[in-house]
Amino acid sequence: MEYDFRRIEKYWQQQWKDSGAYKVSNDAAKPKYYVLDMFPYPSGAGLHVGHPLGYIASDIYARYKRLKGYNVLHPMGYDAFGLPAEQYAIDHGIHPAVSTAQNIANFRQQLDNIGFCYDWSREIRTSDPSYYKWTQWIFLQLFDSFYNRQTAKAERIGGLTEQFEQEGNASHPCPGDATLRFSADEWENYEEARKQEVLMQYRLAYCGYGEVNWCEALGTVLANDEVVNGVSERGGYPVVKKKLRQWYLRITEYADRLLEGLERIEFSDAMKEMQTNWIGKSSGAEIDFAIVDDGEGAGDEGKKLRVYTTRPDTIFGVDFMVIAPEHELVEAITAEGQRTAVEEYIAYVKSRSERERMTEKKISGVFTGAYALNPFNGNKIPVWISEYVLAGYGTGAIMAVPCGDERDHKFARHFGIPVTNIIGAYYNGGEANPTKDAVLENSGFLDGLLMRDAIDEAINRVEEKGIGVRKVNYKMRDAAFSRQRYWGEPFPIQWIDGVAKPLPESELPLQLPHVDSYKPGPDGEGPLANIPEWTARRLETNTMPGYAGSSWYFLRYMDPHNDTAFCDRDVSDYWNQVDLYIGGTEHAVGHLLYSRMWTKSLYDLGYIGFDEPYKKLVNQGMIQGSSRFVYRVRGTNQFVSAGLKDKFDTDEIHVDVNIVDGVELNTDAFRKWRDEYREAEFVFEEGKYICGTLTEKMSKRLYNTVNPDDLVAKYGADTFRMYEMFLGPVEVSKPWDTKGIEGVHRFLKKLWRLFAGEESLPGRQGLVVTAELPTPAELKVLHKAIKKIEDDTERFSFNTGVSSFMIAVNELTDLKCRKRAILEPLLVLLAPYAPHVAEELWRQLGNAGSILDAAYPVFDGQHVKESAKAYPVAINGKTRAELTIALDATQQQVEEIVLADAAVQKWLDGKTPKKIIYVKNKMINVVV
RNA sequence: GCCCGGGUGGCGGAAUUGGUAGACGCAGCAGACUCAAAAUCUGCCGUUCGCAAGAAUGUAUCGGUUCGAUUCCGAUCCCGGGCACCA
Repeated sequence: MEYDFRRIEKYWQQQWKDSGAYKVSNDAAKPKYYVLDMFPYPSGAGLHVGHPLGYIASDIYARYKRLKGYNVLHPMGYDAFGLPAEQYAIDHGIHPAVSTAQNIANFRQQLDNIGFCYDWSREIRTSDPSYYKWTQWIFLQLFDSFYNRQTAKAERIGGLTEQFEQEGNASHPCPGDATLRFSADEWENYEEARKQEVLMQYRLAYCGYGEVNWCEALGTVLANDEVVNGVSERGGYPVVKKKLRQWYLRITEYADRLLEGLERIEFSDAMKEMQTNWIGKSSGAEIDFAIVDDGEGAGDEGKKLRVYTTRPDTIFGVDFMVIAPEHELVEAITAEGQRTAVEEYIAYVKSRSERERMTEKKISGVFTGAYALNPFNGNKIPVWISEYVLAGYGTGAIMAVPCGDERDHKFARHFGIPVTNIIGAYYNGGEANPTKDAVLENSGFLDGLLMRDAIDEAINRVEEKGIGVRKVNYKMRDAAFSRQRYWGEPFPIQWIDGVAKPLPESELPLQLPHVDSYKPGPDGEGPLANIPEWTARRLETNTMPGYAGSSWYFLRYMDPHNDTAFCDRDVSDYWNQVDLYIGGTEHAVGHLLYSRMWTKSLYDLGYIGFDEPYKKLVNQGMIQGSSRFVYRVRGTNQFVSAGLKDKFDTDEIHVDVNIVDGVELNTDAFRKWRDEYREAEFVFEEGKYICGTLTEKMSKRLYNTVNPDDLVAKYGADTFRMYEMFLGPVEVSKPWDTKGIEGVHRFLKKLWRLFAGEESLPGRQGLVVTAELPTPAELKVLHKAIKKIEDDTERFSFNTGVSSFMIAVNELTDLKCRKRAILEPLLVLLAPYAPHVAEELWRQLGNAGSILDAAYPVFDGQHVKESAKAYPVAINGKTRAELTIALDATQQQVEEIVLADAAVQKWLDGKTPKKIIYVKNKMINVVV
């Protein structure tokens, strides 16, 4: 009886399906555990070997937790709205719903091959009306809410209107417009439209205007991603900034709680740091600088330029000001003589994406001709415009202190602006020094103060003078929440007399209408603007962005078929937070922040009982492709091996990695790969054709994708699962390499032989497992395996976990161990990693039911502990001897044993040791 | 440019809290079994010197802390991810 993985895996996958083995109930006496994968976007390219990496890890952990006695929720679904399906529809005329359904069917088939323990009865798709009904519903709750800064939570907008009626907005400053102040009387006298306009400035989901990358030729808005060198990636058309009406989520109101919440969740430090940096909380001051009226710029009189700075202590070192090209004062303060230059510069900046503005090393800018006055010493400071100052952050204007800020310094150097030194020797004239440790010079009333102390003093003086305020700032901006696209959730919003009105709940879901053309609407509107029935009702023509559905999907899995609520409160109280969330770091600041915000809002409004969605996050690394190249001599049909390519004039051509063994090309397969290569000739080196290699993104286009289906067909799902884990730590990115899979496959065959016997021959039935009592040596192997594998599984070190299995099986093979008392517990350990073969052997051992319901073996350590260990002794880190010391020896006992040793005494030669270092039960060092 | 990771044999990686670097696997070499092949098993396998025992050297580069550094600190180089409309 040989290891027939094809029969075994087919049988068990069917068995699991038929018996509903992974169906999970919403209440159980057992403790709950929720393991979630970031759901995939079902792309047309299907699953490649990178996708299952995280899924296998979570599957192992989910099965492990189930073995440990938990009621485990482990669902899967699809993030089914997205741009690629829409682009595919534009190119091929196939409706996104159709292509998405096909892609999902394909994904499902591929996932099923690998033997995951998902509860598919809970599958969700964000593009299902029954799902997005609740995405729309939650949006309406956000629309109907504001963030009460006094209670620090979201509350109903109705409560706010009541406040306004009683006392105006005195105790609720407007988050959308800090300068907005009104009394109860004024509020009463506002027209309804004005009232709605004001309320819009408070809503958590609100409508406003924002700049987008606009491509006139394509008639669409483009992502930064799709803009390359100022032109569209598709077609190379010009792209400019354009202001469009947009929906936003007021996530900035949650900035502090998003920061504070990080302390209560288990994300990696790197992840927390990324989110912290993204939120970018800083404290400093806003300071007004008066613009000098020098008669050149018309009407500069009384104009003030407000800057935000975290370093008000450096105010005497301000040598120039920089304002963003989009700043509202640009027009007004520009001097006549500079107007042309300024206009040219602004036109130039308009053509550049934000990405380019940040990336470019080149320094650019233009002088406005205007001057500001330093409020403390009256110095005239030139005001410049430069793209390195972004309109969206702070006030869109900075005071530049070249001696203390590197970018300011480079700018000053580039444009020959003299640098004032206020930090003495800390500034060497060559580069800026952002220290806070210097004692200030040339700084008026701040002279002699340590910079870190001067910050507070400067702010106090600014406030006393009434020219500014202490201010906390966030880098994070409100989240743009609309797309001028078709394939997304429609907003349940109707525009009546210019006022956004929510649709009544009874009209949800507002279904995405069928369209015949996916072309954009007029004036930058989405395709929905082309539908007469839609615009006749004045329905919102934007749709929601990709992250709408993914912001709350973890809740829907708990109660996926509920038609009266997004999730029953009792059910979400039971499942509560996601205990373990697995996905890539690329979502560090997008999805993960939005979904944290939605959770907080739903919590504030009383719909759920917890305000952080994910208790623990594990980031899986990205599997990159390892591309292979062949080199064709230009204009011929001749291909030269990589080592010889420099001797010819060649073109580098991506070749399918699946017809290359390591780096050696299978030339027959290559001839069959493409018709055009049928007659290919090869120039070999040492009888082989060697390919060039490069690590790059795994993509169909680069022919470097490896399809899991092929590997599963050849080696089986269990081998594939274990191999993906064996590749390396789940968290680390690495290029895919199929080379080692044979080793893991051999391991499973060896394991099988442990049960079925060496002499396993076709036709021979049954296992050779005996009921004999185990020896201490055999128990030691088992105990070591239990300890190691449990540790490895708990800390997500699945690669060393697989190694531990290999070691155990090798040792048991050497011991010729056939004993049930050893092999059966080992099988239980294996069940999360290689579920099919574990179930099969479990059954053949005569057990009824699933191995997942078996008792998890206990590490009693007896046979491992008994043995004493030899510890090396080092003297002054040099000479070494081995001593045998019991594992549980105390420090004093260790010292006695060490000093009693003849070799040690000889080395010491009568000297008294200064100290005996005994570290971590491993190393003893005697220092003389 | 800014933020976050990473760099260990021919290759993937191990070393869990600063303690014998290279576990486990792949590839390679030698051998056993076989008419032969496959499968399986055994031994060797960082580099240099050495018949060997062994010695020196070695975790991207340079420097530091330490009795001791792959691990901690500083600088540099290279690679990957993110930077707000890809998901």
